[in-house]
Amino acid sequence: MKLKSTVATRNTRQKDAIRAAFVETGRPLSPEEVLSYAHRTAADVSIATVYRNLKMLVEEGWLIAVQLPGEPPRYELSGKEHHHHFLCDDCRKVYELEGCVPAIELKLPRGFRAFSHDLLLHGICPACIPKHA
Amino acid sequence: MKLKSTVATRNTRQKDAIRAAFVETGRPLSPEEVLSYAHRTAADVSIATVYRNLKMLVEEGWLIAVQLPGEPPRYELSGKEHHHHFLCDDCRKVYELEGCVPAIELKLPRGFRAFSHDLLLHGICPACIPKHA
DNA sequence: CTGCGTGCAAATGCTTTGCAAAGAC
DNA sequence: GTCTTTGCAAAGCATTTGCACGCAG
Repeated sequence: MKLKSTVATRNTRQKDAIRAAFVETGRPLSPEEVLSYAHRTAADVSIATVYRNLKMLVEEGWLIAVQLPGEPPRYELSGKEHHHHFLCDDCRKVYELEGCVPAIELKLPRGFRAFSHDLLLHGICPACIPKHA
Repeated sequence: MKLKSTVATRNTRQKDAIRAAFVETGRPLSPEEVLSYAHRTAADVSIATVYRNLKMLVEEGWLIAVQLPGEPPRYELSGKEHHHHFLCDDCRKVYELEGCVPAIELKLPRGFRAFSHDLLLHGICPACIPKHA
């Protein structure tokens, strides 16, 4: 019955750098974005390690995967309440938005039963608006 | 200046089978779904041909790509007005929904500018509800 | 020390592409 | 007959995994 009693997971320079990326940026990140941020503090992190750690952090409940239409997956800190996202069509950065539209139960044909929904807003983020002046 | 004056595209058994899949099912289809339907009338269609034709049909404006979070792309007949989709969490089929939620402009932080949105409802479709009784 | 975590490279799985042969017109 | 389209197999990409070594505890 091998209980993973104590440690089981070790702290490594790479793992710390990966966690720090989320804490410091405060927004959903793609694997490639995580790699870029992690490189700042741990120059030798490999993309394989990023993928492995993202998966582990999701399994242990520290992160959740954020799927967006036509985009590579992003990951964000878990534990937040229901919210949606904003994708900048220029720089491709994703931001979290508070709240949700009210009557989301739009005309559902008879016989269908909806349990949840995903909403994504597209546009330009503050950092990119100058480029489109 | 090679004008593609006349023909340029030829009608083939495979292409007809692919177009028929959309006309007959009336819902967004993934490449694999298209392949399955096409096999009914053209037993030897290859997946490469499906991908090539989907791309061509999008380029000539007959189809549009429908991207959904965490899902392979679907394709649907173009020319419809603004609408959203429903994904059955059981059979993975996608359906088109009419209309849109009204005040979609939820709390957007200052400095952001939104131009469009994507909405997907998740649930169970009529065909799958019996399985969940 | 022990063995988990890492980098590298090979292996996937989905989609695209090169090429010779089949087929549309 | 000419030139597009197809099927097959190889090539691409993003992501996952096997393996031997390095490092945390």
